[in-house]
Amino acid sequence: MPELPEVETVVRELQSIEGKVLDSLVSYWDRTIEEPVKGFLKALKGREVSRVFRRGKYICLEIDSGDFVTIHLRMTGKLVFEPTERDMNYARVEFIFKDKSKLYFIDIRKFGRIKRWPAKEPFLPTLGPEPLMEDDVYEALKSCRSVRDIKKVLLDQSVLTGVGNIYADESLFLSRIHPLTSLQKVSTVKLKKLSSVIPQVMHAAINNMGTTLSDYRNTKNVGGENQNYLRVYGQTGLPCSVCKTSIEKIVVGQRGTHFCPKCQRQSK
DNA sequence: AACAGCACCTGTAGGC
DNA sequence: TGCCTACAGGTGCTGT
Repeated sequence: MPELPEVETVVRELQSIEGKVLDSLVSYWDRTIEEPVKGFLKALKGREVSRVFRRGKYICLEIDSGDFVTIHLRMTGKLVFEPTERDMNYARVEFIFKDKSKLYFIDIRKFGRIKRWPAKEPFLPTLGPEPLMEDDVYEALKSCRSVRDIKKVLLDQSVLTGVGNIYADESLFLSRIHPLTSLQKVSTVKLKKLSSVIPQVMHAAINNMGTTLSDYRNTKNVGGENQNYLRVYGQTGLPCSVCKTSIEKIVVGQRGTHFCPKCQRQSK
Protein backbone atom coordinates (compact mmCIF):
# COMPACT_ATOMS: atom_id res chain seq x y z
CA MET A 1 0.00 0.00 0.00
CA PRO A 2 1.26 2.89 1.50
CA GLU A 3 3.39 5.82 0.91
CA LEU A 4 3.92 8.72 3.25
CA PRO A 5 0.33 10.11 3.22
CA GLU A 6 -1.21 6.73 3.97
CA VAL A 7 1.25 6.07 6.79
CA GLU A 8 0.65 9.56 8.17
CA THR A 9 -3.09 8.89 8.21
CA VAL A 10 -2.57 5.63 10.09
CA VAL A 11 -0.16 7.18 12.56
CA ARG A 12 -2.54 9.98 13.50
CA GLU A 13 -5.14 7.42 14.50
CA LEU A 14 -2.64 5.09 16.10
CA GLN A 15 -1.63 7.79 18.53
CA SER A 16 -4.58 6.51 20.54
CA ILE A 17 -2.31 3.72 21.81
CA GLU A 18 0.10 6.19 23.42
CA GLY A 19 0.24 5.34 27.11
CA LYS A 20 -0.84 1.74 26.64
CA VAL A 21 1.28 -1.04 28.09
CA LEU A 22 2.06 -4.11 26.01
CA ASP A 23 1.09 -7.30 27.76
CA SER A 24 1.50 -10.05 25.19
CA LEU A 25 1.44 -10.83 21.53
CA VAL A 26 0.53 -13.56 19.14
CA SER A 27 2.58 -14.25 16.04
CA TYR A 28 0.82 -16.03 13.19
CA TRP A 29 3.67 -15.58 10.70
CA ASP A 30 7.02 -15.43 12.38
CA ARG A 31 8.91 -13.67 9.60
CA THR A 32 6.85 -10.52 10.10
CA ILE A 33 8.81 -9.72 13.27
CA GLU A 34 12.46 -9.39 12.36
CA GLU A 35 13.83 -11.16 15.43
CA PRO A 36 12.85 -14.27 17.38
CA VAL A 37 9.38 -13.60 18.76
CA LYS A 38 10.39 -14.64 22.27
CA GLY A 39 13.13 -12.04 22.55
CA PHE A 40 10.94 -9.38 20.97
CA LEU A 41 8.19 -9.96 23.52
CA LYS A 42 10.61 -10.17 26.41
CA ALA A 43 12.03 -6.76 25.53
CA LEU A 44 8.59 -5.16 25.27
CA LYS A 45 6.36 -6.92 27.79
CA GLY A 46 5.21 -4.55 30.52
CA ARG A 47 6.60 -1.56 28.62
CA GLU A 48 4.62 1.52 27.72
CA VAL A 49 4.24 2.92 24.22
CA SER A 50 5.21 6.48 25.02
CA ARG A 51 4.90 7.97 21.54
CA VAL A 52 3.67 7.09 18.07
CA PHE A 53 5.11 8.94 15.09
CA ARG A 54 6.05 8.54 11.45
CA ARG A 55 9.38 8.59 9.65
CA GLY A 56 9.09 8.18 5.87
CA LYS A 57 6.88 5.15 5.34
CA TYR A 58 7.65 3.71 8.78
CA ILE A 59 5.19 3.73 11.65
CA CYS A 60 7.37 4.30 14.72
CA LEU A 61 6.62 3.44 18.34
CA GLU A 62 8.82 4.91 21.05
CA ILE A 63 8.98 2.56 24.02
CA ASP A 64 9.58 3.75 27.58
CA SER A 65 12.68 1.54 27.71
CA GLY A 66 14.31 3.73 25.06
CA ASP A 67 13.86 1.16 22.32
CA PHE A 68 11.91 1.90 19.19
CA VAL A 69 9.63 -0.40 17.23
CA THR A 70 8.94 0.22 13.56
CA ILE A 71 6.09 -1.20 11.55
CA HIS A 72 6.38 -1.13 7.77
CA LEU A 73 3.21 -1.98 5.88
CA ARG A 74 4.98 -2.61 2.57
CA MET A 75 2.40 -3.48 -0.09
CA THR A 76 -0.67 -4.84 1.68
CA GLY A 77 -0.19 -4.37 5.40
CA LYS A 78 -2.68 -2.62 7.66
CA LEU A 79 -3.20 -2.13 11.38
CA VAL A 80 -6.74 -2.48 12.64
CA PHE A 81 -8.41 -2.59 16.02
CA GLU A 82 -11.44 -4.52 14.82
CA PRO A 83 -10.52 -7.03 12.10
CA THR A 84 -13.18 -8.51 9.86
CA GLU A 85 -13.52 -12.25 9.48
CA ARG A 86 -11.63 -12.07 6.21
CA ASP A 87 -8.90 -9.98 7.84
CA MET A 88 -8.23 -12.79 10.29
CA ASN A 89 -7.18 -15.06 7.41
CA TYR A 90 -4.28 -12.68 6.95
CA ALA A 91 -3.52 -11.78 10.56
CA ARG A 92 0.25 -11.91 11.06
CA VAL A 93 0.70 -10.36 14.51
CA GLU A 94 -1.71 -9.52 17.31
CA PHE A 95 -0.65 -7.04 19.98
CA ILE A 96 -2.47 -7.35 23.29
CA PHE A 97 -2.30 -4.45 25.71
CA LYS A 98 -2.69 -4.51 29.46
CA ASP A 99 -6.11 -2.83 29.18
CA LYS A 100 -7.18 -5.87 27.08
CA SER A 101 -7.43 -3.89 23.86
CA LYS A 102 -5.87 -5.48 20.81
CA LEU A 103 -4.18 -4.25 17.67
CA TYR A 104 -3.91 -6.54 14.66
CA PHE A 105 -1.33 -6.44 11.91
CA ILE A 106 -3.07 -7.75 8.80
CA ASP A 107 -1.00 -8.40 5.67
CA ILE A 108 -2.08 -10.48 2.67
CA ARG A 109 1.29 -10.65 0.96
CA LYS A 110 3.41 -11.09 4.09
CA PHE A 111 5.86 -8.39 2.97
CA GLY A 112 5.26 -6.18 5.98
CA ARG A 113 7.91 -6.07 8.70
CA ILE A 114 8.01 -5.19 12.40
CA LYS A 115 11.42 -4.40 13.84
CA ARG A 116 12.77 -3.44 17.23
CA TRP A 117 15.59 -0.92 17.40
CA PRO A 118 17.49 -1.17 20.67
CA ALA A 119 18.07 2.19 22.37
CA LYS A 120 21.80 2.20 21.77
CA GLU A 121 21.69 1.44 18.05
CA PRO A 122 21.24 3.97 15.25
CA PHE A 123 17.56 4.38 14.41
CA LEU A 124 16.54 4.18 10.73
CA PRO A 125 19.99 5.39 9.70
CA THR A 126 19.63 5.09 5.93
CA LEU A 127 16.63 7.34 5.38
CA GLY A 128 16.84 10.67 3.58
CA PRO A 129 14.89 13.79 4.54
CA GLU A 130 11.11 14.03 4.63
CA PRO A 131 9.61 15.38 1.39
CA LEU A 132 7.30 17.83 3.11
CA MET A 133 9.13 21.11 2.65
CA GLU A 134 10.30 22.65 -0.61
CA ASP A 135 13.74 23.62 0.63
CA ASP A 136 14.48 20.14 1.97
CA VAL A 137 13.43 18.49 -1.27
CA TYR A 138 15.43 20.88 -3.41
CA GLU A 139 18.52 20.43 -1.28
CA ALA A 140 18.21 16.63 -1.37
CA LEU A 141 17.82 16.48 -5.14
CA LYS A 142 20.40 19.18 -5.85
CA SER A 143 23.05 17.46 -3.75
CA CYS A 144 22.31 14.00 -5.18
CA ARG A 145 25.02 13.09 -7.66
CA SER A 146 23.17 10.15 -9.19
CA VAL A 147 22.77 9.97 -12.95
CA ARG A 148 19.76 7.66 -12.66
CA ASP A 149 16.39 8.49 -14.15
CA ILE A 150 14.48 10.98 -12.02
CA LYS A 151 11.73 8.40 -11.39
CA LYS A 152 14.22 5.99 -9.83
CA VAL A 153 15.78 8.74 -7.72
CA LEU A 154 12.39 9.73 -6.31
CA LEU A 155 11.82 6.12 -5.22
CA ASP A 156 15.22 5.93 -3.51
CA GLN A 157 14.41 6.29 0.18
CA SER A 158 17.95 7.36 1.02
CA VAL A 159 17.49 10.47 -1.14
CA LEU A 160 13.97 11.36 0.03
CA THR A 161 11.94 9.17 2.33
CA GLY A 162 8.22 8.67 1.86
CA VAL A 163 7.69 9.09 -1.87
CA GLY A 164 6.44 5.91 -3.55
CA ASN A 165 5.26 4.93 -7.00
CA ILE A 166 1.92 6.75 -7.06
CA TYR A 167 3.13 10.10 -5.79
CA ALA A 168 6.34 9.94 -7.84
CA ASP A 169 4.28 9.67 -11.02
CA GLU A 170 1.84 12.36 -9.90
CA SER A 171 4.64 14.75 -8.95
CA LEU A 172 6.50 14.29 -12.23
CA PHE A 173 3.30 14.94 -14.15
CA LEU A 174 2.58 18.16 -12.29
CA SER A 175 6.18 19.25 -12.84
CA ARG A 176 6.04 18.32 -16.54
CA ILE A 177 9.14 16.13 -16.28
CA HIS A 178 9.49 12.88 -18.25
CA PRO A 179 10.17 9.99 -15.84
CA LEU A 180 13.15 8.78 -17.87
CA THR A 181 15.04 12.07 -17.58
CA SER A 182 18.40 11.65 -15.88
CA LEU A 183 18.47 13.63 -12.63
CA GLN A 184 21.50 15.51 -13.90
CA LYS A 185 19.62 16.62 -17.01
CA VAL A 186 16.70 18.13 -15.13
CA SER A 187 16.97 21.90 -15.45
CA THR A 188 17.22 24.05 -12.35
CA VAL A 189 13.81 25.54 -13.10
CA LYS A 190 12.20 22.11 -13.33
CA LEU A 191 14.02 20.88 -10.24
CA LYS A 192 12.62 23.83 -8.30
CA LYS A 193 9.17 23.15 -9.69
CA LEU A 194 9.43 19.49 -8.64
CA SER A 195 10.66 20.51 -5.21
CA SER A 196 7.57 22.61 -4.61
CA VAL A 197 5.18 20.09 -6.18
CA ILE A 198 6.21 17.06 -4.11
CA PRO A 199 5.27 18.62 -0.75
CA GLN A 200 2.01 19.90 -2.26
CA VAL A 201 1.15 16.40 -3.51
CA MET A 202 1.96 14.91 -0.11
CA HIS A 203 -0.09 17.43 1.85
CA ALA A 204 -3.05 17.12 -0.51
CA ALA A 205 -3.01 13.33 -0.18
CA ILE A 206 -2.79 13.58 3.61
CA ASN A 207 -5.82 15.87 3.59
CA ASN A 208 -7.62 13.22 1.52
CA MET A 209 -6.65 10.53 4.06
CA GLY A 210 -4.47 8.74 1.51
CA THR A 211 -5.04 6.84 -1.73
CA THR A 212 -6.99 3.56 -1.65
CA LEU A 213 -6.55 1.41 -4.74
CA SER A 214 -7.28 -1.99 -3.28
CA ASP A 215 -5.75 -2.90 0.05
CA TYR A 216 -4.97 0.31 1.89
CA ARG A 217 -7.20 1.03 4.87
CA ASN A 218 -6.77 3.09 8.01
CA THR A 219 -6.99 1.58 11.49
CA LYS A 220 -10.79 1.69 11.30
CA ASN A 221 -10.74 -0.31 8.05
CA VAL A 222 -11.79 2.76 6.07
CA GLY A 223 -10.12 3.76 2.80
CA GLY A 224 -8.89 7.17 1.68
CA GLU A 225 -10.24 9.51 -1.00
CA ASN A 226 -7.13 10.61 -2.85
CA GLN A 227 -7.59 8.02 -5.64
CA ASN A 228 -10.30 10.35 -6.96
CA TYR A 229 -7.73 13.04 -7.65
CA LEU A 230 -4.96 11.10 -9.43
CA ARG A 231 -3.86 12.67 -12.72
CA VAL A 232 -1.76 9.88 -14.24
CA TYR A 233 -1.34 6.95 -11.86
CA GLY A 234 -3.68 4.17 -13.01
CA GLN A 235 -5.02 6.40 -15.79
CA THR A 236 -3.44 4.48 -18.68
CA GLY A 237 -5.31 5.13 -21.91
CA LEU A 238 -7.46 7.87 -20.41
CA PRO A 239 -7.21 11.47 -21.62
CA CYS A 240 -4.72 13.76 -19.89
CA SER A 241 -6.51 16.24 -17.65
CA VAL A 242 -4.51 19.08 -19.23
CA CYS A 243 -4.20 18.27 -22.95
CA LYS A 244 -6.43 15.21 -23.55
CA THR A 245 -3.52 13.14 -24.88
CA SER A 246 -3.78 9.46 -23.90
CA ILE A 247 -1.84 8.66 -20.71
CA GLU A 248 0.90 6.10 -21.33
CA LYS A 249 2.38 3.43 -19.10
CA ILE A 250 5.98 2.25 -19.29
CA VAL A 251 8.25 0.32 -16.93
CA VAL A 252 11.03 2.14 -15.11
CA GLY A 253 13.11 0.16 -12.64
CA GLN A 254 10.52 -2.62 -12.70
CA ARG A 255 7.79 -0.24 -11.62
CA GLY A 256 4.76 0.72 -13.65
CA THR A 257 5.22 4.37 -14.60
CA HIS A 258 2.44 6.60 -15.87
CA PHE A 259 2.86 9.87 -17.74
CA CYS A 260 1.47 12.17 -20.41
CA PRO A 261 3.70 11.98 -23.49
CA LYS A 262 2.76 15.51 -24.50
CA CYS A 263 2.94 17.35 -21.17
CA GLN A 264 6.06 15.43 -20.12
CA ARG A 265 8.24 15.60 -23.22
CA GLN A 266 11.53 13.77 -23.02
CA SER A 267 14.29 16.29 -23.56
CA LYS A 268 17.56 14.55 -24.33
C1' DA B 1 30.46 2.29 -5.17
C1' DA B 2 26.58 2.60 -7.53
C1' DC B 3 23.33 0.27 -9.64
C1' DA B 4 20.33 -3.50 -11.80
C1' DG B 5 17.82 -7.55 -10.97
C1' DC B 6 15.47 -10.53 -8.46
C1' DA B 7 13.35 -12.44 -4.18
C1' DC B 8 9.87 -12.08 -0.97
C1' DC B 9 4.09 -13.45 -1.07
C1' DT B 10 -0.91 -13.78 -2.33
C1' DG B 11 -4.87 -12.20 -4.73
C1' DT B 12 -7.10 -10.53 -8.69
C1' DA B 13 -7.99 -9.18 -13.42
C1' DG B 14 -7.90 -10.26 -18.02
C1' DG B 15 -7.10 -13.29 -22.04
C1' DC B 16 -8.27 -17.50 -24.14
C1' DT C 1 -16.67 -21.70 -16.10
C1' DG C 2 -11.84 -22.53 -15.61
C1' DC C 3 -7.02 -22.29 -16.40
C1' DC C 4 -2.99 -19.50 -17.02
C1' DT C 5 -0.29 -15.41 -16.97
C1' DA C 6 0.81 -10.85 -15.68
C1' DC C 7 0.73 -7.56 -12.42
C1' DA C 8 0.21 -5.03 -7.81
C1' DG C 9 1.24 0.82 -3.89
C1' DG C 10 8.02 -1.66 -1.25
C1' DT C 11 12.37 -2.89 0.25
C1' DG C 12 16.58 -5.64 0.76
C1' DC C 13 19.89 -8.86 -0.76
C1' DT C 14 23.22 -10.33 -4.29
C1' DG C 15 26.17 -9.89 -7.96
C1' DT C 16 28.41 -6.98 -11.39
